[in-house]
Amino acid sequence: MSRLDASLLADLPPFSGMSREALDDMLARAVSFRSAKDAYVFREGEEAHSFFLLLDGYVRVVKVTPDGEQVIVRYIATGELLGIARAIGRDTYPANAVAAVDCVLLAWPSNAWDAIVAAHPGFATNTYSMVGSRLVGTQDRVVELATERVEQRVANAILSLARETGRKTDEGILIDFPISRQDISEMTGTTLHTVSRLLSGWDSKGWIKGGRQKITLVEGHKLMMVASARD
Amino acid sequence: MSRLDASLLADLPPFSGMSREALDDMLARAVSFRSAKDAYVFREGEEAHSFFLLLDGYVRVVKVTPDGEQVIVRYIATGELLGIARAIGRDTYPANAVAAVDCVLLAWPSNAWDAIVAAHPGFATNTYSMVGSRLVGTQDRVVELATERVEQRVANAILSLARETGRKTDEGILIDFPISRQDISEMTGTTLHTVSRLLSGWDSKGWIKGGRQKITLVEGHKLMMVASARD
DNA sequence: CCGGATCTTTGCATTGTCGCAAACTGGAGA
DNA sequence: TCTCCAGTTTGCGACAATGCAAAGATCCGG
Repeated sequence: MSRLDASLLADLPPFSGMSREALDDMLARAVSFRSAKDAYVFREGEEAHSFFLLLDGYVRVVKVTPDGEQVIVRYIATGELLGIARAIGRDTYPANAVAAVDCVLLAWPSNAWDAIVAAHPGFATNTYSMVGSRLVGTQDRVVELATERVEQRVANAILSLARETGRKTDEGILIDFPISRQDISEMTGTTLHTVSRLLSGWDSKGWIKGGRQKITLVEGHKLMMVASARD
Repeated sequence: MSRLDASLLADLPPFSGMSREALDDMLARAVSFRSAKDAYVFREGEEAHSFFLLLDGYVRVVKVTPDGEQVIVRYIATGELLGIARAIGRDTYPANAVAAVDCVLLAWPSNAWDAIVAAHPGFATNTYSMVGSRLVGTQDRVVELATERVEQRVANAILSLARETGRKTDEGILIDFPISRQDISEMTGTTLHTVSRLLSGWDSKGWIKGGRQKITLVEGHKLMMVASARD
């Protein structure tokens, strides 16, 4: 296990407001490990032995339907918690978590949850706020899927990915991890074909710049027009 | 304010495992009130002054899109909590809550949340499990909207309503509150026309029995076939 | 540097679902 | 009891999005 310093955690939302000593205590209870691209961090239905902090990289949270279709529930970015099943009274993970790139994570045993919460109430509060935001965000996604057309949903997906994980380049805002047309379709409930048609359309208009598993947002406001167009 | 007895709460999930004294204390902090059918319990964006327990009736949680379309996020049944924004670190309600029938509720001031949680850790645990179930349930709904066809979604909606709020009659399982075709369409992301077509089809096959703001499930297993049909 | 696997693009036929319009119906209130 | 209105049903034309198929581009591993 590598040597980790509390300053790594200090600026991350889950630990905001916590003292240096508290961070040291949290770190002392954790184990760090790496996950190679495309490896599973955990699987749906598996006993929730641990919860995790993503120290570096991106993780995809994926559900699979009975007939094998995949749906991307969310992307976890660096600094976020994942797999906190025990915190919400579940003893199995409700979805699969797959490393989108090579990742570094911290793991705590789930059965330490109660002790950690007792020792660090601020951490508990932060975690429950995060669960709340995810609930509200997921509800917004239901509204989006229920009312918007594919074109708008795809535009929105790209805009949020760019906002949350975008890295500035000289061409525009590049989504920071490999993402295929198929991935976008699994986020928006459509097919890779439709996504490809939309993206190449926007590409030829110069609004985005596409590439193999790569999307750069060039004219964000144009996509925002698409996303909110009433028809 | 009417006289309320702790035994009213004892069997409800949010209070499971709590002592009689604890229930008395919870009750002492609460105010009960009535909400007429179609009245708002709270509105989206409003400051979350209170959180609620539904003592009797049904409440619809609804979001409205920028162009006025409604989406029913969930139904709250008797015995469930609602409006617990403060518990998840929000200070405004994220959606509207409308009484689907005449309702009786209990209200606690949101700023008492911390004290209540400190005094009754079991209540906190129960609440966070409930938030977790709602998150998981909402995620399942995203998967459903992203992968299933309208027919399957409508079948699923009726099956869950019957399961969660159904009342046995001699004709079958009757959904316990007035529910229109429009309501079903707002739950499933489609139009009232399509819902009407589907329901009258199933009605003529004898699988359900429709009526004005009324649906009775007659042959549940037939609808389950529809809900899971791969094509 | 060269396959071969993976990802992307594009054309065309098909269809599930919508949108609009109009008629129908049951129940609450006068 | 009658009337009116909200809710429901149904037909038909339109179209967004899919499904299928095949070609093209890009990258990785040997």
